[in-house]
Amino acid sequence: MTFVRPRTAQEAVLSELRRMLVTGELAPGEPLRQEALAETLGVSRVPVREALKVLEGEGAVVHEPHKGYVVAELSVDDLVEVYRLRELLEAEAIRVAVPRLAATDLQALVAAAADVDAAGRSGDVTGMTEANRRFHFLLFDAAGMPRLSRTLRQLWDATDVYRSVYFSGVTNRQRVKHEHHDLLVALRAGDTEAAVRAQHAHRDNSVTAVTAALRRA
Amino acid sequence: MTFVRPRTAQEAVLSELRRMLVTGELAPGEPLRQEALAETLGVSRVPVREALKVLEGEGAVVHEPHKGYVVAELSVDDLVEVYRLRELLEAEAIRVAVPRLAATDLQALVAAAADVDAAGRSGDVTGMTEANRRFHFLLFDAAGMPRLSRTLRQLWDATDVYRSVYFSGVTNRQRVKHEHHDLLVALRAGDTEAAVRAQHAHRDNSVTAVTAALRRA
DNA sequence: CGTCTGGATATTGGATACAATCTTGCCAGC
DNA sequence: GCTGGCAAGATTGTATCCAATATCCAGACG
Repeated sequence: MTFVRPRTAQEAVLSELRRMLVTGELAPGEPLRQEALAETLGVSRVPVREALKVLEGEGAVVHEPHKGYVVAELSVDDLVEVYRLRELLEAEAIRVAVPRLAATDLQALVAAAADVDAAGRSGDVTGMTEANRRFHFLLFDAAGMPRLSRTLRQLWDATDVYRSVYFSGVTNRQRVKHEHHDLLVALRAGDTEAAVRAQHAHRDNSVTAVTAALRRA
Repeated sequence: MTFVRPRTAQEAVLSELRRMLVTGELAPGEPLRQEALAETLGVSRVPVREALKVLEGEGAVVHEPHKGYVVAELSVDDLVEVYRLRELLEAEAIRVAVPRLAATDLQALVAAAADVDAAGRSGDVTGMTEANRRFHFLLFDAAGMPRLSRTLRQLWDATDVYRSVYFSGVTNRQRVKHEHHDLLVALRAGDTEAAVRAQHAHRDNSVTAVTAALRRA
């Protein structure tokens, strides 16, 4: 049982706010009233504020003194920028990670990819984004570069809101499955550059789909 | 006069804490007692805690629930990693920025480089690190990629503590002057790749010196 | 003699109360 | 009718107070 209740209220608030952001329960541009959030979550304003400070640091919300916090709005330019930075940093992570991949890492990757599929088949969008993230960061973390992982997490966080949109489409789900498979094949073969290319293609399809969704909105 | 008093106490606390971290007044590994900081700065613990949350997000301090905040300790591995990420991201920033540089940008860059020299001659280490940072980010910001600038700032923040060490050496100060000059020449000529190379050499010398200092400590 | 348990103390986490700032809408003056 | 300012309400920012948790040390027990 790895079922640890958060040791502090701020941690609980933080993960709940993250969930609400990812699911769109809190929509971009929406002002965040501290008192209301506190009451909803059954805590006082203090832990809410500290959680919001963390989210501000991640760029998920923006803060104006004496005016309050607002859910960040991502422009198309922002999105393109985030994906360009991901391109640079993920290539580095994969190049370092692939030669270091152990058999257990590969097993974990295969399992995570299977989880993505399973969640996809049952239409569980949240579970799918979670498993997808786990899959990719298993690979990135294998590079053994904590600062890089951390930076990549920030970039992923910034676009998490739109990732769920992506996964809700059936054709996208099919494509993701194949792309993960391609990546796994490259990893198993120890072919670093093929892995980099696979990740690039995967990300490219994602940015195209999400950009389209964003323009419609 | 761009001398704006912070609109909130947390902002004041944050910048003061940053200063204390950069100057080494708060040394790596040192525990940060909230009550003591609050009293020193003449505020209550609440704004101190929110400022610490921001610094935690930047990796400047680490936090353990119910144990408190501690000034982050940077290992040699960390340092190497930070510089590798800077290499990737700064190259991107420069490649995008150089073709977009306006005459006014160049003027500002020249002025900032002069500020670095001036501070160096008067032995003002703090002023030198400040001007140096201004110089480099004038260039990076010119890329018009806010997310990239933001990420680079985080990476610079992480090693700020050690940058002062670097600037306190006379030979390093001389070298920095020449390297800034080289970079400016490349920028004026609009030679993007030369600028990337100059920045690379500049950063390389810095990491070597700081790593040496870190190993001694 | 070492280890574990229980309680005293210090420090952090959270709740409540108060102050400062912003927003909204109304009214006077032009 | 429009503009500017003023007052009331709402919301955030800060201080203070209380609760929860960790640390440390003394003493009991094996």
